Amino acid sequence: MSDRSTQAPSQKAALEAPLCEVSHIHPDSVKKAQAHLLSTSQAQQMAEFFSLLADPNRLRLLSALAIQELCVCDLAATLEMGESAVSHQLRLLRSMRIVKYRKVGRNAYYSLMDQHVVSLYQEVAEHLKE
Amino acid sequence: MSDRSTQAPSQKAALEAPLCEVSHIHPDSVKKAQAHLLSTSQAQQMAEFFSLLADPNRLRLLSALAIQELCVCDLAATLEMGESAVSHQLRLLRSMRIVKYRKVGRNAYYSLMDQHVVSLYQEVAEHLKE
DNA sequence: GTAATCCATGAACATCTATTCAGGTGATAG
DNA sequence: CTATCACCTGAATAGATGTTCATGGATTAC
Repeated sequence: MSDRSTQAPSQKAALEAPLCEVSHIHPDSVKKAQAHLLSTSQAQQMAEFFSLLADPNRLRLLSALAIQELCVCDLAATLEMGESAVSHQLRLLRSMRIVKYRKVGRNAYYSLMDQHVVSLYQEVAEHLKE
Repeated sequence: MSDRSTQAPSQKAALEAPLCEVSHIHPDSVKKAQAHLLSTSQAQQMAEFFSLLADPNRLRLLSALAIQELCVCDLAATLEMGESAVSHQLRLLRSMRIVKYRKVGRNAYYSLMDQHVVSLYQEVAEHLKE
């Protein structure tokens, strides 16, 4: 029964309000929220960090490195994935200072930069048990 | 104490290695690492959780909700993004039990399920200050 | 009743991501 | 010296992700 005339959104209200010409918002709440809001750059930076932990294989890499130092081929054997894929992921983790490595002969032994990341994902592990 | 004797690869390794026919790995290290390794399902679950925190807009949504309860249109005005985009992101956060909402009239007021997530990203914020 | 508002949802689209493949570097063995 | 090994890197592919657009339901205002 709905025979509403599906009108196209014309430019009837687009006079001078670029973004905030919204309707029944609560200005006080918005203002208060904006005051405590994360800045764009900070949010971007944090999102990049969380992105590194947002991959199963990288998490398993970190869980292996949490126990002991390991070289690339051992990590590849442990996770049953290609050495190239492992190397790519370790490169990402290196760029965010999450892991470090030392070269011994032709092997590259990787280890965690600090235990901070481990305690972080252990918190999440507990949170997910609920 | 490093027992890294380069053992001669006899034919016994080819018996139980279906796809792990790799070269000079350190079997003791691999075995030890695999014992403490995150399971695939657990890693997958944790990765999904971190993925929700791996987006700038979602982090800003959470930082706004950390202060007070807010409806969708206020969140959209606060972050200066479309209501549809906000609704989509809130749906994701709901699916992981990070936020909850209650309906009052035609408004949907969202809030954090608990403060756990806030302390989590505050830890990361401190980590990134270094 | 009709019209407008708030929100949710699905599709389409552009963008980012992870693995594989191929080639390249440096160290070691013969 | 050449050959092999451990690892790195860049390109290319398939897959996942986030926003916009269009639509529909539910509630409120007129």
